[in-house]
Amino acid sequence: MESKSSVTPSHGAGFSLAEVDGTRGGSSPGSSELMEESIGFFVSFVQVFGLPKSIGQIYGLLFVSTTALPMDEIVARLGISKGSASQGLTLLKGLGAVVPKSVPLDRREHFVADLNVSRIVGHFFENRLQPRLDHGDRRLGTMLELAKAMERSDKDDGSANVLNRIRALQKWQKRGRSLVPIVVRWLKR
Amino acid sequence: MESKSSVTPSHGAGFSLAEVDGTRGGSSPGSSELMEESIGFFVSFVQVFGLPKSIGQIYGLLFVSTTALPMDEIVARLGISKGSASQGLTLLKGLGAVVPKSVPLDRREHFVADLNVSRIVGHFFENRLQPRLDHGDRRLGTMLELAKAMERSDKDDGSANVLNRIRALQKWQKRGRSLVPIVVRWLKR
DNA sequence: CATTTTGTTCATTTTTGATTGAACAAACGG
DNA sequence: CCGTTTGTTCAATCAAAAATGAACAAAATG
Repeated sequence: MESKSSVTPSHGAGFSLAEVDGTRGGSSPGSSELMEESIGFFVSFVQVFGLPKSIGQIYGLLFVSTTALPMDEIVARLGISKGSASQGLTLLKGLGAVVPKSVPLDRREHFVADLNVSRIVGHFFENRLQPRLDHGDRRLGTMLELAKAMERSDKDDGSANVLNRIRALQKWQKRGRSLVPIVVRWLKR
Repeated sequence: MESKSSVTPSHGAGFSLAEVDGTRGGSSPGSSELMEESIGFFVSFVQVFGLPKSIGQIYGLLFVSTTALPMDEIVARLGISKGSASQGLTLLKGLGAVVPKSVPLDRREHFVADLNVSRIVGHFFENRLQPRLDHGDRRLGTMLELAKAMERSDKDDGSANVLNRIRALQKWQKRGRSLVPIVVRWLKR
């Protein structure tokens, strides 16, 4: 699936654009290979954390780029849509994984990869794991209440056993929760 | 003998526990409210680790069941298909998260939830994270070679900077890898 | 053995979530 | 102001993953 975009920008305005455009890369042959490896690496990486492929592609591209890239360049190189690029960059900006950098004679917003990969991991923990843990806590509370009620009304059917399971589960939950800050700290220096 | 005709939940789309439940004949599984909470809890839980919903449903059901349940009972209570149940149970057995238990006068295989939830987490680490880390290592090696080649051929375009990024990424990778056994150990007792 | 009961497999369908692209808005430059 | 460039939004589309259920196999029953 190739996009038919013409790669060469028609507005040949000065050195900075030329550099950006010529990045594959300084015409060096190994560069696009490197780019592909990088993209592959980060696609695989972000997918571990349940993020869409396009996020990995964008970050992977910026990671090996020697210059800051504007959105339309990213669109052209990756062959993804403007929409994907815009949304992806918004997310990555939000994570701090990608940083805007203004380029003198160019009005477009340019982006650079922030090397601190741990932000992506941090995002996973804060936005995916933590909320579930919180909701899980509440849910376990409810379960405990229900099980207690059952035990009272229904002495002989093993509900006491269920009650104990729930308590054990609460311990696990706690343990998991206490692990989060440890991991986060480990990843930050 | 169970009469299949009335029980068969062939009304397709969506899953509704309330509909299926209300069955309090014979074995007592616990209150349907508790069941729903448990299922919700575990569905949410397994989804963090990229496992399908049905896995969480099955485990959640067994977790609050006071008796071992055969597959057809699971199918009936959850309103899922035989296929899903079979595959789900196979996976859960594989994890050791669910354990078969023979019930005297019954030829069907019955199942009990193993309380050790960490098996599911362990599965995530071993099957999802570890392989990616391994492949990532190789990929980073390739990237480093490519970047070195670039640097040699192309002194002034910032490729040295890219080289350093890759090296930094390798450090991150190592750090992440070293974290895995720590977490696994933490979860096992 | 024939028959029933139990469980698995896998081609199809359904669902979910990502991607697209056209319509829109905002910022710019002249 | 007006056209142009740049970037966002969101309904429609598409693709990947999960669920379904019918066909099949294996084991038990009688």
